[in-house]
Amino acid sequence: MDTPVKNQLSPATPFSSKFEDSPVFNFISNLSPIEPVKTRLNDHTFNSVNFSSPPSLFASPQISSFSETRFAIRRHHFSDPTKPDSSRSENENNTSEGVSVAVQPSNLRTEQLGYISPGSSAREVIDEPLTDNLELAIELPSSFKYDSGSPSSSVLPCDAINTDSVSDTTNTQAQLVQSVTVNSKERHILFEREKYLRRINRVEQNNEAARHDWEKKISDTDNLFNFDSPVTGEQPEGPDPRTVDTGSMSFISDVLEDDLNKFERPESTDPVGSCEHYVMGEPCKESKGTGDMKETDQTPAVLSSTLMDKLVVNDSNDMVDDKRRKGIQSSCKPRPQLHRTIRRRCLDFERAGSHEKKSSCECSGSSAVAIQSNSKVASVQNKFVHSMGGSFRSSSKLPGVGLHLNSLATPTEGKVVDNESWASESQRISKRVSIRSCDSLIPRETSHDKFSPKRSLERDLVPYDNEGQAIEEAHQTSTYVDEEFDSSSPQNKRRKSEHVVENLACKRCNCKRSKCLKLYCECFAAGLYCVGSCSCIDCLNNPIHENTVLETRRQIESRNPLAFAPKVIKSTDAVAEFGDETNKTPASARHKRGCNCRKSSCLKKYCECFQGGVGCSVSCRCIGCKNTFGRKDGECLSGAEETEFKESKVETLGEKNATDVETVGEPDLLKTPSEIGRPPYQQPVTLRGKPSPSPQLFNRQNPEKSKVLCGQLKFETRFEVIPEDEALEKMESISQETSGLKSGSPDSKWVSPPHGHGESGSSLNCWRGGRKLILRSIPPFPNFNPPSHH
DNA sequence: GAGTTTGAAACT
DNA sequence: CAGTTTCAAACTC
Repeated sequence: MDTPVKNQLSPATPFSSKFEDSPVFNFISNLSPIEPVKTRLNDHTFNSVNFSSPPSLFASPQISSFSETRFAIRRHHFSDPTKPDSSRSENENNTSEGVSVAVQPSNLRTEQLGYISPGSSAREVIDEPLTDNLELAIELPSSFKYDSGSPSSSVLPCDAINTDSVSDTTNTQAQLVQSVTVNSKERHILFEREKYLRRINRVEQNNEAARHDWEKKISDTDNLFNFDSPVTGEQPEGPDPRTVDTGSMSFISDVLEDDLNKFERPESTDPVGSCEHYVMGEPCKESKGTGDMKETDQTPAVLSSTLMDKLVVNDSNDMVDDKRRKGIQSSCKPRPQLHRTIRRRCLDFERAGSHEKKSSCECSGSSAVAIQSNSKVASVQNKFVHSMGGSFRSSSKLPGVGLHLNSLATPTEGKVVDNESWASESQRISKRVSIRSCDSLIPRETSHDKFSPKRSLERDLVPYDNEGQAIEEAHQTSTYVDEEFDSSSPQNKRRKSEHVVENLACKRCNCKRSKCLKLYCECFAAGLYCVGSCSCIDCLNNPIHENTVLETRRQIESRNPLAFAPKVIKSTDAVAEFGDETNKTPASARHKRGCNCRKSSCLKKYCECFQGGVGCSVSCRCIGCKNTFGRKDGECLSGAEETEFKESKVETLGEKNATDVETVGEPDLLKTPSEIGRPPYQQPVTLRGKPSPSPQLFNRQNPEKSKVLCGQLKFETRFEVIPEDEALEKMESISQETSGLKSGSPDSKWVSPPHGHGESGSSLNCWRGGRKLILRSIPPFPNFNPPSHH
């Protein structure tokens, strides 16, 4: 799984063969930067690769941060191949962004090739096409054989060719025109040139400054590749790749520096400024020692930025936000190199942002946040990694299992994150990802295992039944944001997913006294690092204080293993195991612990159930519940309240459903607990806002509430929701891990029924049984599929 | 933007 | 476990 292409492609594969068919020559002949984009269609090779790995939701903590970091980097590279998709899609969709489009592909390629590709970036547009072609190198390790084991080397030759002699290119063109057989000669020529470049590069190695700097990076990179990276095979095939790479890198770095010097002078203007939001957290990481990742990431950014400078006119430069510098940034002292790096990143980000969508992202924030995900979350990881490298690039994409990213969502913008939308949609995610996305979530792969944001994320990831659902949900989540778009078109779906990502990325806190190390802090609670956009004070929830964060998380989880678990649990089961009505009770989604509202009537976002877009349940201890997503059973309403509740439902549902609501939905609601027998969960609303396909399985009011939810999902944010079975699994594992803490743990609120009265014997037993039993007592909620509507 | 309200989280 | 305090988001003006 981890070694997708490596094994598939024989190192012995003739270099020539690769390029024979490759569009490289075509590219050279055409010298058109745009052309490569077309060829890019082949880039999907990695898309099919399944990166998912067993999710140890509550696995033991302490995975080495370094390894994760590297892993992240690896992912970054690895995921890159998918970028072409997005870029391509962007091209398809966003013709207006022509220039940026041209540039982006190169970036993507660069990333794919790994870090080396910076050289390509230095080369400007012309190189990109080559890079694209070389992109095949990823798929074709053989190419690296000639590259001396370094992707960069592959890039270099291209540069050399383009740079050194245009005439050669012309000749190549002619040859291509003549016949295919000539290709071998050309390849040979290329190879020779490549060698030549290497020599030059080695000479360049004498440049200590550049060399030293890049060497570190390279060494890190090498380590990364060696470390379990699928890409590994691609690289080291060649002799002493490192040496060569180093030289290449130094050479490239020099070139880049020159270019940057030329173009970055006006840094005070846009590029830099715009970058800042993205860069925010990065410096910190470096200072902190997570430099591996940072530096590695930066490379692509560098390339992209360089290209940006040259080719792209920055259009989104007004994003400078001082707040972003807050916290992490403040502590970081940008070194020249670093600064440059940052700038590059910014540029890269800007590029992504600008051409992806000039989102006027309010997100003042920047970056650095971190969620860490594990293997299972591979796709997410990739995305995150990408974001690290330069923002949430829509480019990042991994096919795959749709996952549900719970904790990432912002309360205000949609709690539910559809990972699948990320995975499948992310491929299509386009430029619309606003800079805002960088605000927050950027998954850092650094490590914290169990307590790490990564884990949180991982935990929160839940597979979706199908992409369509995911998309739909994603759409629902972001509908209010995205209403301008027509949901029908693919492009729009893409945009939807973008919004989802956006939403995910936008957690911000405003903590003043908790130092963002308590669950009060939304960022922390979501397993994220605070970012520059946060308004927190004395924030310790950042990579710099990683240890503190981890320790705190550990403590919190020791008290409450589910503290960082999704707050809303969704049931994916379509059929109830048991025949009793209790089990039939719809519980498509519910708050894991229930709310305790007293004054808000569960009609405001103070109520976590309401905020999460789910109805209240037996778990809730709320008073006067009027949750329009579904009141908890047994909630007695006064006449006025009843009327009010009906009205609210009617309003939500609209006129067409009003009648049904009153006639069908109300009866149970009006019953007292004793009358109803207090079904465990009554949450009638499905996450997807779809009515139950089979009325029998549901409470009478369910369908209506589902409709209500449908209506409200567009406007209300939801908590992360995960399939019930998934949640059950998690909880079971937790329970096992933390056996003995049941009574005393904060979970007790969740575990034990808040209301002792009216519990049925079966449910009571369930409650006594602990989490596992409790969950079982929750009747699985039918899986709402679109067809049900039809 | 400041102040208030609210309920979760944390503490005792 | 219950009561209280702390806290920050949500809300109101």
